[in-house]
Amino acid sequence: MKAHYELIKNEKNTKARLGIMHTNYGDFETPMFMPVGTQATVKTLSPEELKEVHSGIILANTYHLWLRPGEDVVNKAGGLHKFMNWNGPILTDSGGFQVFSLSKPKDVTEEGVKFKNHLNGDNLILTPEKSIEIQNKLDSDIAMSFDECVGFPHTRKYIEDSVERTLRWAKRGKLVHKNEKQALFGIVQGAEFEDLRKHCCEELIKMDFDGYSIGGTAVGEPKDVQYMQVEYSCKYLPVDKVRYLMGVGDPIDIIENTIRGVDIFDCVAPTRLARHGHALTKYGKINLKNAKYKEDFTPIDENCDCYACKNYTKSYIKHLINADETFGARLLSIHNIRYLTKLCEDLREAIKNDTILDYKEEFIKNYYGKEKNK
RNA sequence: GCGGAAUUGGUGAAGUGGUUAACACGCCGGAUUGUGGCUCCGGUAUGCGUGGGUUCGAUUCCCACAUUUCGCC
Repeated sequence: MKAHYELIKNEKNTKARLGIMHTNYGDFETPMFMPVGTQATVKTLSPEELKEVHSGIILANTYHLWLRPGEDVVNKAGGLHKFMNWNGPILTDSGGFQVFSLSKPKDVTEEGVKFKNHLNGDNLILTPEKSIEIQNKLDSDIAMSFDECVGFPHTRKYIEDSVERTLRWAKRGKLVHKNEKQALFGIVQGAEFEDLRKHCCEELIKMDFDGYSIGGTAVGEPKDVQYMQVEYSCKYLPVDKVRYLMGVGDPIDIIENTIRGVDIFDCVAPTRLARHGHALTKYGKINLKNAKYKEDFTPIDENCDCYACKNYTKSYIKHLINADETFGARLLSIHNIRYLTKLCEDLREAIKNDTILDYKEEFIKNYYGKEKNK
C-alpha cells in the first residue's frame, strides 16, 4: 500500500481541512507538523522521545544520506525505518532544497544540479533520476520529486524557465520511480505568479502524483508573499490529495497556511532554535540565554505536557544551554516539537468545531501581544 | 630590612608622548523557515593602581605611596 490521504472535513469558514494520512507505518491526522531529521536522526532525540512528542511523521534528507552513509548502506540495513529504529512514517526530501542552499545558478543544468560534496570536495551531480533511485532505496513512505527551489527575490523570466524545468524533472523522476510501497509527490513551484503556479499544478496533476508539495516558500520572502503563493497553489490542487508546505514552521505561518488549505508542514526551526537556546511559548518565542531567566524556577509552560515542562525549570535549562550541555538542546527540542504538534492538535480541534478564525485571533493576541509588552 | 619586576575592562592580555585603548574569552542582546548541527550579527574600559610633577598634551616620562611578586639577609 502507498501512503494516501483521506479528507475528513472542510472547515466551514476557511479552506482549512481535517484529514488522515494512511501509511504502512501507521496513520496520522492532518494538519500535522513534521520534525526534520536530516541525517536519519532528529538531532538530539531518540525515537522514543519523538513518539512522546506526538510526531506523526518525520523528514529525512536524500542529499545527506546519499553522501553519508550512502543509500546502499541504508538499503542493506533494511531501509530507513529499520536503520534508524523509527517505526513511524518517514518522508524524504529530494535534494531540491540543496539546489537553493548549496548550488550556484550556473550549476543548474537540464540534466541536473552540480554540487561540491561538502564532506570531501568531490564534484557531484544530482539528477531527478538519481534522486528518486536513492529515495527508492532509502525506502521512505513518501518521496519528493527533484525540483529547483528558487530563492527570493528573482525575475519572472527565471521562474518561467525554472517551472518548466521542474516539470520536466518531475516527469523524469516519475518514470524511474519503482518502489511500489512508496508514495511520490510532485512539487509546485512558480513563485508569486498565480498563472505559473496554476500552470505548474495543472501539469503535475496530469502526471497524477500521490500528493502535492508546495515549494519555493520559506526562502526569504515576506509573509504576505508566502501566503499568496500558498493560496495560488492550493486553489488549483485536487481536494482528495494531501498538500505539504515545504520548510514552513513558524507557529503563525502554520495557522495562516492551514487556513489556506495546507495539511502538512516541516521546519528545522523547533530543533535549531532549541540548540540555540530558544523556546516557543504561548506568549511568543523566548530566549533562555537572557539573564532574566537565571533564577526563574518555573517551567517553560505550566500547561505543556512535555517531559521538559513536567520536570525542569527555565533556570536549569538556561544553565544547561549556557554550559553548552547537549541535554539542554534535547529538552528544548522536546518542548519545541511538542509545542508545534500540540498547535496542530488544537487546529484540528478548531476545524472540527468550525472555530479556526477565533482560534487564530486568540493565538495571535497572546503570541504577539504580551511579548511586545515585555 | 635591602634590591629588582609588575600594576590596563568580569578574565587573559596588546599598545602608544597627541583623533575613536588591539585581540580573545566571558557577559548582555539579536538572528535562525524542504538543517553544509554546535553558526552568524551587534553591544560591552569617558578610562590604563593612588597622589603629585614635567609637557601645548600623559595610560605612555619623572617622583612618592600602595599592592602583588621574585631574589638576598
